[in-house]
Amino acid sequence: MEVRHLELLRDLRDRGTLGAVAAATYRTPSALSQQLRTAEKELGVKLVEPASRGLRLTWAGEILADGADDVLTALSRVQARLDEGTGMPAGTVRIGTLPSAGAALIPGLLTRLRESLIRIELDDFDLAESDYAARTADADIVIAHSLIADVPLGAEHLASRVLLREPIDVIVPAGHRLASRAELTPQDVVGEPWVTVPRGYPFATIHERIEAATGRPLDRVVEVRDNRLVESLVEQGHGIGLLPRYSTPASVTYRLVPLTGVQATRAIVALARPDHAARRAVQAVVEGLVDVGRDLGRAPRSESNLKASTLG
Amino acid sequence: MEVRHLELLRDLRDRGTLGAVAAATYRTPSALSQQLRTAEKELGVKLVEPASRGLRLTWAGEILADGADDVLTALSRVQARLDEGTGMPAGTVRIGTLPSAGAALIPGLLTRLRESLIRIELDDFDLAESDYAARTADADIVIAHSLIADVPLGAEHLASRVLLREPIDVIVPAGHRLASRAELTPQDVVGEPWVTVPRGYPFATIHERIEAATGRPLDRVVEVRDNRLVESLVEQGHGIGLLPRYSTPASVTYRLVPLTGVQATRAIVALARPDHAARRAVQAVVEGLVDVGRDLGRAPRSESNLKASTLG
DNA sequence: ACCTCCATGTAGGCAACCTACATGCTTAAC
DNA sequence: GTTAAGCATGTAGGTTGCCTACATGGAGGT
Repeated sequence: MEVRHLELLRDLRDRGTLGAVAAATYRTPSALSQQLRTAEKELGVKLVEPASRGLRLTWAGEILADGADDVLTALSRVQARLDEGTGMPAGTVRIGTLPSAGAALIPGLLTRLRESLIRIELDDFDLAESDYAARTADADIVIAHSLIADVPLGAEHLASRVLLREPIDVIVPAGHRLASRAELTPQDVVGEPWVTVPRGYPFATIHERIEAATGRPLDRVVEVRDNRLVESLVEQGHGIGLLPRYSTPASVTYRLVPLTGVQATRAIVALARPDHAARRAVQAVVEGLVDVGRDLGRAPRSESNLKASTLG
Repeated sequence: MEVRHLELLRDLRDRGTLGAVAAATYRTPSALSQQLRTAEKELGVKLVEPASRGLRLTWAGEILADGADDVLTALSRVQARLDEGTGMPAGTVRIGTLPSAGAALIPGLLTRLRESLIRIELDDFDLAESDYAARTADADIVIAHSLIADVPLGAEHLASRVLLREPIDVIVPAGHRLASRAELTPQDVVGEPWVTVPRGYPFATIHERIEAATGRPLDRVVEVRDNRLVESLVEQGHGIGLLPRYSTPASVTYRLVPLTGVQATRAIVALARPDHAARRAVQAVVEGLVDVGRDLGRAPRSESNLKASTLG
């Protein structure tokens, strides 16, 4: 039973095809195919079977793929204990993040890590909630979010840590009749024209909750994914929308008004594969993110912040 | 961080010298020395340092040796889960045992395993209590004993399972004046000539307890290790001795009389390294041993057993 | 019917691990 | 003080085994 084989099975489970694994590990599919066959010969069990165009793991392959998590985590823990003896945590940590949360968290993180030996590699992507988990194959830490629970869909087997619970506010243009309200109910907003996101995307759940609470469909003027796009569309008077409170820059051209009556918060969560999570540098970065998140939650932007950020 | 290197460090910790590890793994010391150097280069830490004639692990080496236990145990667990899918536990299980307990337990074990696919390889050795633990490097299961606690000295990091609590009786010749007694106290026996074991050996603890309870030294006629030798010396009238109840064959030429007033039992324990203990076949064998031990403790030999065994 | 994607097979290069043998150091024995 | 034994280390060379390059064949999608 060799670790190389376990790792291969796990990667195959996570990435789906030999080609994808080959690309990720800088090898050719041929090499992996040969490894699979030697593993099968050594263990005396079939590990994969053809399935349409590609491969599927057999029950034995699944067992080994699951086992890989345990073994590689144990290995990472040893490395972590070793690193504790040699000094400060060091190395490169790859972070993948949803853009809005990244904008809110990453600058503060880099400030906190300035004195450390840790280097950050950043990637960002805007995905459906359930697709973030898969990115832990490529990144050490994935900053994801969940509209429903504290752990995103598909992240059940990953190490996860809540960084921040962020209210989702209603964004209205500065001069709008609702702009002066302290808070808004679904009844207040259901009749307005809406700038929404496509189904499955971040805040679609809340759009649905508003519709469920009022029994009326929203008037969807346009569907976009990018939060900055929502901002400018709302600014220009094309409708109202939903945006996360802490990761939306303050502005004089629109206002964020809290939404009550439906559950409208998201959990910003750091996800990591257990073996990555065991690395000392990764743990340090997660702690840094937790710190930044705590500060954001404690000191939401005030009016003075607003002036500073729009004028400065 | 490669498993091969972790394993090497662990073996080196357990066996002491490169030569011993080389012999156990069918390689040359040179190969191991090279492996050590590549591991050090790869990790950037010194793992061993010269110490008199041989080597000593550095703190980093100790960390890796400990880590090897975790990683190899995780690997064995994967193998065990895989085996559960393929059928009955199978393979060779190496048992090392102290002779007396082996005599009592192994025959019953082999009977129980007759229908299984498990093959047993047997080794036996008579050691001081604290030396049994080290034998788990060579055997999957070591049957050891402890006069003091339920886990033998030096076996703290091993998987252990109590098989049997066995009274240590006083053996007296058939015609002896104490032979008809139902039980004996330290006062009863302290004045007799004794066939004892050397210091550090199995029952020396009990000899010391008798001396402590009475305040008088024992009259040690002769010191021997082997229980069969004790038997025949007592038989021939050279003194009385101590022998374990279940592993001493019944006979008409001597009698075993319970000793009271001092703690006089030993725990027969199965020891295994965690990674070996995770193997399915090893677990099956341990369960078999527990069964045999339970039966022995439940049905100690009666008079009819005695006749059968001496006559049959 | 064509093209694409995926896995598999073969031949050969290259790196890594091991053996054989020689050397140097340390401790114990004579 | 010299010798011998035990242990680790270094060098050279052979073998194994992992990977790449390239070719083949099957399964879907257009």
